Amino acid sequence: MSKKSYHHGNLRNALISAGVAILSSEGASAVSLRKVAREAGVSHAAPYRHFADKEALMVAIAEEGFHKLAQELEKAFVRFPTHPNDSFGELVEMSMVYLRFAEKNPDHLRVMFGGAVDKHVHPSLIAASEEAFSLLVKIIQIMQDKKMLRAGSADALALGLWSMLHGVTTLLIEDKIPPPIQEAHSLEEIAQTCVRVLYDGISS
Amino acid sequence: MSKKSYHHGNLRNALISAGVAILSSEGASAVSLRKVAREAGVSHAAPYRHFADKEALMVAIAEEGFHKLAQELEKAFVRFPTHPNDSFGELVEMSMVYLRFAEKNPDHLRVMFGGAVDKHVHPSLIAASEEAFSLLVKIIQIMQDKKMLRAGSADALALGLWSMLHGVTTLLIEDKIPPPIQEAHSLEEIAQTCVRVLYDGISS
DNA sequence: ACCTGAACACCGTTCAAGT
DNA sequence: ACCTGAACACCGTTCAAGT
Repeated sequence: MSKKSYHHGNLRNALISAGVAILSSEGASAVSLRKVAREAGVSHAAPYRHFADKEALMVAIAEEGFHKLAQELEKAFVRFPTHPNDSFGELVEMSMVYLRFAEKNPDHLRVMFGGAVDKHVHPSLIAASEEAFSLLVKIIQIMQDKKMLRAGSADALALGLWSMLHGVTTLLIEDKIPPPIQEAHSLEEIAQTCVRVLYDGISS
Repeated sequence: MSKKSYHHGNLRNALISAGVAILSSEGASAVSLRKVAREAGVSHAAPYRHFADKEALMVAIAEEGFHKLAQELEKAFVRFPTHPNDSFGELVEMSMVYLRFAEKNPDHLRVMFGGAVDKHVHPSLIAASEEAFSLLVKIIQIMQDKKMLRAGSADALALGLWSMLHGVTTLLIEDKIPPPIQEAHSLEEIAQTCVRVLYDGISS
């Protein structure tokens, strides 16, 4: 912890923070190893002491995002139940956590999900995303126990909820919610529409 | 149409094709304006006669993808009904079109949805994605007319279906379907699980 | 109109060399 | 062990110049 052990006590974290900062201010395409190094005050070759290549840095940034998302979900989870006897409202509550995270950090979400990274090379990334997913499973199980949701495989229900949530979130940040719906509704109304469909089902 | 009017009758299309080819063989990060130009046999500055910048080329590639997806959905649409008196089977049928497209062209799908492009600068991209979405709306309306699905806003049901479909597809190509589910199930089984949840709903 | 070649500022990555 | 500086091959973009 000398004032300057070369340059940092913890360069790795400094590089990740710099990356996240550039990501949210200038977008994913602006994140470069050289700029991140510059921001952290080291030479452009220094990051290679901590990351095998640029992809490894992006994976670390993605992991950071999953931890943050899991944290937000966790916060909502400990507040449960926010809407006693209103399981629909409860689901919307959780969904809004996801949607608000995406609204605030669209580029971070893109890195988290748009990676095209090999899971065998970066197993920790999968683990980070499971951290968030498992919270969805947990809350669904609790709601099933309280008869607030129908019985059935919690894994299946959670996959359905996560898919729907992730889908609508992606469409939102990429501006691909079709105009008839997009123009007439707020973020929360769109969430309600989607969750409502999932909640009620579509069979006749 | 002289054998060689400089180099091409239609350089623009040649550049898009080259881009799509590189995309599917080497991934999104390998697509560069210079390589695309090389592949098409022109100088690295020639593409700027047809595209304002690299983003414009990527948008054209994304549009191409939406048209191809819409075509596949259209083909499934004209075959309707494939499963008479089985609305669940019919929905899985449509879903598999989407999932198979993603399985065959994961990188193309990433470009289609991972863009971060301004819709005001590229309105045609939104139009292309609506082309695919409108087919989902159409088939839902028809199934509602035949009482194969419950009544309600077809736009809302279609948004729900598209979100779910898009979500599970993204999770699949990014290898982010949580392991307990991923390992035990085929592509079709995962589609069935998701559509089943959407079909039956999750309310108690 | 359409294309070229040189030029500029930027990258990712490697590697011998320094402390 | 950790970092630097030079070097290499590649980009995106611009622009005067050619046909």
